Amino acid sequence: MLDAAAERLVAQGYTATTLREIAADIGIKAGSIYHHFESKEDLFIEVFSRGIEVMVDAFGDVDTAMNGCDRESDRLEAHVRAHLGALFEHGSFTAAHVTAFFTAPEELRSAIVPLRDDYEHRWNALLADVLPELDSARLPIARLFLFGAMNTTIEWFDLSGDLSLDGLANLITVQFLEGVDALNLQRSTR
Amino acid sequence: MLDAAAERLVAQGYTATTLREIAADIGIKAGSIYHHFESKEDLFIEVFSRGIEVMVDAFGDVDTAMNGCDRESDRLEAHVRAHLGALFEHGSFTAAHVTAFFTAPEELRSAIVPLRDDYEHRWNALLADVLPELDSARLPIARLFLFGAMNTTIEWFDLSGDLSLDGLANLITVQFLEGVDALNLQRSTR
DNA sequence: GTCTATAGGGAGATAGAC
DNA sequence: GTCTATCTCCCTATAGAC
Repeated sequence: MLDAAAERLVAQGYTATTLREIAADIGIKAGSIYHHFESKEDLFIEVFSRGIEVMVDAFGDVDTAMNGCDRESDRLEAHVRAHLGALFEHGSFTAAHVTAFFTAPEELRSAIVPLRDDYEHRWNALLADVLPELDSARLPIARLFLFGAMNTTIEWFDLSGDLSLDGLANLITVQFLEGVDALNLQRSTR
Repeated sequence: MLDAAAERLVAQGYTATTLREIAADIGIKAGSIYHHFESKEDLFIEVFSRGIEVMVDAFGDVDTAMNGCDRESDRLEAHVRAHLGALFEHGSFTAAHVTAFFTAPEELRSAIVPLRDDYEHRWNALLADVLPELDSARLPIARLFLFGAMNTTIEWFDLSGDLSLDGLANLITVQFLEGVDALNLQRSTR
């Protein structure tokens, strides 16, 4: 049911997604949803929360796996790869979060914002490590650029195309760190 | 009326925006809208079209003004500035387009796609000029990165903050061309 | 845990007066 | 060009049977 809700969110946004559709997708009737959730808002709070959870878990896994890594650019790339993995490889929760969060009503959003903030702080800390020379005032801007690059891939990246997720993660990382020249030099600039 | 519709689109997305609200915003009743447009879809087709028009016009103006410019990075930065100007300084049409286009029904979107394609082609041509060394297969990806950086600013950039639109355009351009190092070296790396 | 039935509200759209 | 009144449809949510 949560999966169906997430997929509808990605395709249609919050308001256009109806409980009838979600119910039909999983073969029940709309009224039955209220046995599991108190309201539409309640259901989607759960969906958006899981979207963050998937990202945070992926982030944590990389932190563990990359514990002894001394090359900061590799750590960054692994985290970029994990974020993209959350977007494309772990169901629709994160994709739903990234695409539909701003289409949800304000009350719902404010319930989710603390979780979003937590994830953003992790990235700020990571970037401060990876880029110690970066002015701390510029750090959130750098993060926003990187988030923009990662999250907009959902509008154009095709998992079944020539470019793999690993390749995309490398592309985004080197583009972020070294600029457009890096787009011609995949893997060779590290 | 179109302005009111655009502002509602930015704030709420397509489905959540009602004709009653738009009518109330400009002091008329919902039924009166149908004297000007045949349907809700019709009205928003006009709004989304103007969003593109504003961008295309801004792009054309820069082409004219930068005609004799021999520094390609300056040309690029001027176009980035123009795109940001369309987003933040010329009403809500472009902002509405960028934020709400994907919340609109498929039929409406397909009517607008040709206009979007036209604008994208102009940028592809520009980037091919500015970055002649860039593999042509990578060119659309470079454009998508740049669009991602420009368009996501709408979620965080504040016109009344410390950073000006000129500064933001410079930041985005050098970040795009030279990577994150450029974030510490505004204006000095050109 | 799911069903049917339905309440209550609000949406887009239309007709005809002014 | 705008109004009022209204139609039809579909939404969220509830109540009670199974």
